[in-house]
Amino acid sequence: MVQLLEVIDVSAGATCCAPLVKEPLSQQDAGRLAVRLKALADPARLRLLSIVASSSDQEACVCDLIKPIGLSQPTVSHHLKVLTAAGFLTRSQRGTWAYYRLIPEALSSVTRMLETA
Amino acid sequence: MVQLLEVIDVSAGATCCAPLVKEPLSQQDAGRLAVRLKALADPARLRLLSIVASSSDQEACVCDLIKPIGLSQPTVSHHLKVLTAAGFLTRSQRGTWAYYRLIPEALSSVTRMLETA
DNA sequence: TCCGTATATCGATGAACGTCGATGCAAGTA
DNA sequence: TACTTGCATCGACGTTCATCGATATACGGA
Repeated sequence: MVQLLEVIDVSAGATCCAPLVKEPLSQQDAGRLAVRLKALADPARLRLLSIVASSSDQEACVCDLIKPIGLSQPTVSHHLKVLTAAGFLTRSQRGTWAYYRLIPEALSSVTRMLETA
Repeated sequence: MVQLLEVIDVSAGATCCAPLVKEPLSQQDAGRLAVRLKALADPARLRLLSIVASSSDQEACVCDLIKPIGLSQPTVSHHLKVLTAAGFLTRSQRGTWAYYRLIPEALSSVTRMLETA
């Protein structure tokens, strides 16, 4: 099984593949897509993504995320790491604070493969 | 944590929610979306979905799926059950065979919530 | 009615996951 | 330098998951 924190070749997501409903997915493509979906498939991570994306400047620091999420700081930190490793967020440190930002193309590169039309 | 085989209110998927990037997801909506994404977040299940969707008549029986997937029959059966419980497939029995078919709106109701635009 | 075939369910096993408290580490401040 | 604050990492714990072999069930044919 593919691990959640395994490093992902993010560029592969953008260039990859026909929609899943058009032709059978190769084992490799299925694995790559599954890793990214698995990173999304958690309520806390979906909410983190959502809060970051809808923040002003589409950016948020960890300190702003802990309270709304309602989980411990280490747990929030862990989820942010997963989302970053999967290519959905970028991290930038400014002073003591760490700011996370949504990578614009990240979500659509996933949805493109799930399109029905 | 929400379990993978918990029964899902499929109708909720169709009517639900603004895109995740527009406004913060409620805890409940995040949970519902996570369950469906979790059902998708497995290589074997993605390939099953893919094979079913790209079959003639967009339908396939279990016997046609076991060999291409390369897993045991009970495991394939399990994955099909998960996908069906999550509202992605329907099952219809004809004689000894069980045919699975993609529910047309199922995937797009998920992708709609992940849209960036 | 008995047999073979197709599929589902059961029970077990090992791996992965989400979560937390404790701790480490940097950067700013007095 | 010492203290504080923000965040990441570590180690542990209980839960969930993917997978399998064995078994149950249901159907069609001889």
